[in-house]
Amino acid sequence: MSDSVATNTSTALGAAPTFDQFGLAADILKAVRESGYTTPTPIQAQAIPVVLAGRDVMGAAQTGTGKTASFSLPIIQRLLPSANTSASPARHPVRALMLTPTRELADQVAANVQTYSKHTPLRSTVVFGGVDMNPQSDALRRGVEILIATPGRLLDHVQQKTVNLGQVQMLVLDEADRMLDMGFLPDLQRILNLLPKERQTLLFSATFSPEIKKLASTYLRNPQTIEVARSNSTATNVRQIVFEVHESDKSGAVAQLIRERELKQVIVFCNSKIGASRLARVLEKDGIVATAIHGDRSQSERMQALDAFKRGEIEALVATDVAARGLDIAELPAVINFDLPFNAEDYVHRIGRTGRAGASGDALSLCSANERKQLADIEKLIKRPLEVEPLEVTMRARRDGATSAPRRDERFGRSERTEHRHGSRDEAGSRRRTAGTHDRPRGRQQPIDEFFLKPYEPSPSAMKRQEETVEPERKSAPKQPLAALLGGLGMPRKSS
DNA sequence: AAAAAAC
Repeated sequence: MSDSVATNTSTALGAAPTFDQFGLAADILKAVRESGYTTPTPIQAQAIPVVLAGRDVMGAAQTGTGKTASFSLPIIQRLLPSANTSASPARHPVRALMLTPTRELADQVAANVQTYSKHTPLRSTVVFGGVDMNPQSDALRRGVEILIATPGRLLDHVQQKTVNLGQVQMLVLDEADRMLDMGFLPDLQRILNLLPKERQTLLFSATFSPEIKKLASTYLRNPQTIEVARSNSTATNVRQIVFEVHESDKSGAVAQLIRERELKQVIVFCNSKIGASRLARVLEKDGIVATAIHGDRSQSERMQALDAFKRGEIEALVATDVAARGLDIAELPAVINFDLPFNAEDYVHRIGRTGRAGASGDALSLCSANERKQLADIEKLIKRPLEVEPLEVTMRARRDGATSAPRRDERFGRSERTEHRHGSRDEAGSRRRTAGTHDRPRGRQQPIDEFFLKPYEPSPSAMKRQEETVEPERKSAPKQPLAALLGGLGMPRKSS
């Protein structure tokens, strides 16, 4: 409770802060107003004064808390006094650098910065991989004060000498934990070594792991810690339900949930790229407009998918964890976990796509017998048990192949449910609009509970079947020189 | 185990 400012505007509910209290320039406030924001979020209320004061920040905030504005607005403010209207590129050196782990996130942060700075003379641009370098190089050569980037492409530009980082006064590391997870540490170190030592550094991370603390102690100076929602907790306005389903029923379950709950727009998370593509195809066949977004799709496909989803042209965006963090899609009513993530933290990030900015949302997760470990990990992380209920999948998902763990659970009794899966293709197709919408299976007890209680153990016949049917995995050549990557890990190079 | 990110 650091409320030295708002004493005379306080109400019964306490201070009702406004953006006016921060002393931001009129041109910035105008842009904020035009964006429709009137009241700062908690992270904004805390971070903006600290950033304006020039201090380093170690911020823990869930996405959807208004984090981007919490650093963008004060950075724009601090750059403003020396903003230059000259056309000369030399008058527009990069003075603020913002790094993000994924291309989509970079693009989104850049859009925010663009919005908030539109009435100022400040220029900004974004660079990330997967797209032509030339337009980026042109923009950099024309000069920008604010640069948003993913690390790899930024280093590429550094090498091409299309950008100079020697005058950066402010650095933002957004989703820093994610960047470390993704092996960006060596790249980050290279970039940090190019920056002036005299600078302001803002580090945002979902968690303060030992690795993050080490990064902070190496590169931040006397940072102010700002924590809004306890990390690893989940928003209370997100209703979380776990549905027990057989692995092979998952596609049908997704389609059924979308239909039954009349979900207009939903992100469905899968653990694998192949699984995401397959599920998107299956949903399409079931008449749900779906598109997959993952790292094996081209950048233009990724951007098109996201744009179409934002425009409301797509009902189901089937995604890998490329979309788990940071993406801000307005008023998403629900997310579905087709697979439970291997990493419990990713669960928190995934469900953070719904229930944003105070709206309520549903996080619906499918859990098969072989995912109990992940479920337990998640409950441990969020420190509470999740509501688990059986889901009878009445929709016949056609030729359900959309699973990363094929047929591992065939042994579980499904005799009384197989009838749903034996209809002919046409029959299933003709009833798919209505199937699952009126028979409510909720009350009926299924023997499905049973397999959650027993440790998973494939039957000998299932094992045999798998050996026979599963193709030996093809090992692809390593995509990057691992030794080079390992060289930089864990040991920050001494720079001073 | 899987995903992401520079060419």
